Amino acid sequence: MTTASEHRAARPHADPTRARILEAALDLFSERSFEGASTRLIAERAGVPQPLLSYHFGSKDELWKAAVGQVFDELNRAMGGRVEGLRGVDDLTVAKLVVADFVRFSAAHPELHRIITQECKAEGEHLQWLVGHHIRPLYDGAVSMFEPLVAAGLIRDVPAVHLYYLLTGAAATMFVLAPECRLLSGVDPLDPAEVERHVDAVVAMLFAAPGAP
Amino acid sequence: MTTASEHRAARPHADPTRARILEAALDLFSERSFEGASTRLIAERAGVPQPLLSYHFGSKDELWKAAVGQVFDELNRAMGGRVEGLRGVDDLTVAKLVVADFVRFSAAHPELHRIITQECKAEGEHLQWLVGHHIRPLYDGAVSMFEPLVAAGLIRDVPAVHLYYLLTGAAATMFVLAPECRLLSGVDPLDPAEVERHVDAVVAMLFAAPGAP
DNA sequence: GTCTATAATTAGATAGAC
DNA sequence: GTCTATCTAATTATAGAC
Repeated sequence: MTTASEHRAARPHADPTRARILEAALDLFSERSFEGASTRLIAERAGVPQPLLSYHFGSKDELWKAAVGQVFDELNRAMGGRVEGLRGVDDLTVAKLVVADFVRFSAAHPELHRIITQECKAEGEHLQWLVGHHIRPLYDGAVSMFEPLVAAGLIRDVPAVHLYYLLTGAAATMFVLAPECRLLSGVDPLDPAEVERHVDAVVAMLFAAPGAP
Repeated sequence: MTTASEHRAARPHADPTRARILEAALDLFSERSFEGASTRLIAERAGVPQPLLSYHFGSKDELWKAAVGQVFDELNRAMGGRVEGLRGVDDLTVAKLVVADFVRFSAAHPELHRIITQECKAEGEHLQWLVGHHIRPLYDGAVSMFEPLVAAGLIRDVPAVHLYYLLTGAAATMFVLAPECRLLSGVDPLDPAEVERHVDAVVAMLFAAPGAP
């Protein structure tokens, strides 16, 4: 996705109208789910007439894929950049920094996990498409990050699948449910200080040495 | 809710037709979200004509509240029963057993967290109603379970809000996203052996001693 | 590329027979 | 209590002027 020198459709930001529609679509799809976000509402928030969405994206489904693709592209850019800058560093330190960045990304872009939890809890085309196009490589990357650490006895002996869902759940839930969190506790989880507290908590829990009780 | 000797509306299981509708409604609301689950589809799955939902519950919104109330009632029954049977046991052991039971409940009833993540990620009437009627007491209970343990230095010094979302996210995400998990890893998270692996992982991570790296 | 007007479908809710 | 038939409103998508 978005490999720089492709044809126009893959570079949405070239057209400011397309970009405004995509931003509005991502906001509404993530907050209200696919069915809950009407194309009329998306068009209204983007400040364009509703038929313009069909013109630019063909259908509501294609608009959804384009909007979703955008967040995953951002995630890949953020995480890819981090790993690049860490050649030669030991595996455990790399993993801790990657996890910390993932928590920060989840706070900055809760739409990512909001969309995943909407579309991956039931079988269907959206699940197939998300896993095939975006989630699979992320999962494989996470597994190949965790497995050497477990093999070396550096973290607890927990199967990689469980570590993956422990990490994604623990990292993202507080930010996904930010409105609930504010109502329940008065704490705004998106406050930078709270984000860093959550980073510390997730890293400490995930990377406790095997010996701990 | 459902305090035994109330009038009929509070005891849905008395009427088998009502119960079948509620079961179908909970399944579909949790899988497809409020807007995504049409009353026609719910009626079809329950094997009744669509106008019967209006007759029994008045509106789609009231049906949603009745269906959601049912899962929370089950959770309260399950967790309440556990705490009752543990009088005199030390706080840390009680907390570990409660958390373990919560993970098991999340596996048996992923609908609970599916509905919470759908309705609590944006402000609105459903969020207000869920927090006011069902989530608030659970949150308060969790906080008053964690705070003495932190004060006594038995678990890491992490604010209770963060512990709450660490717990709920880590406990439930694998089961909420069970279809994704099967597709990604081939592992069925609802397999009893996998559930127990997840119980062990969550308890170990949450209750690591403060000294651990 | 952008807009107005509208077609075709589907939603939740109601009327009234049984 | 249960069902058939139907109303009104809202949905996505399209036609065609500018």
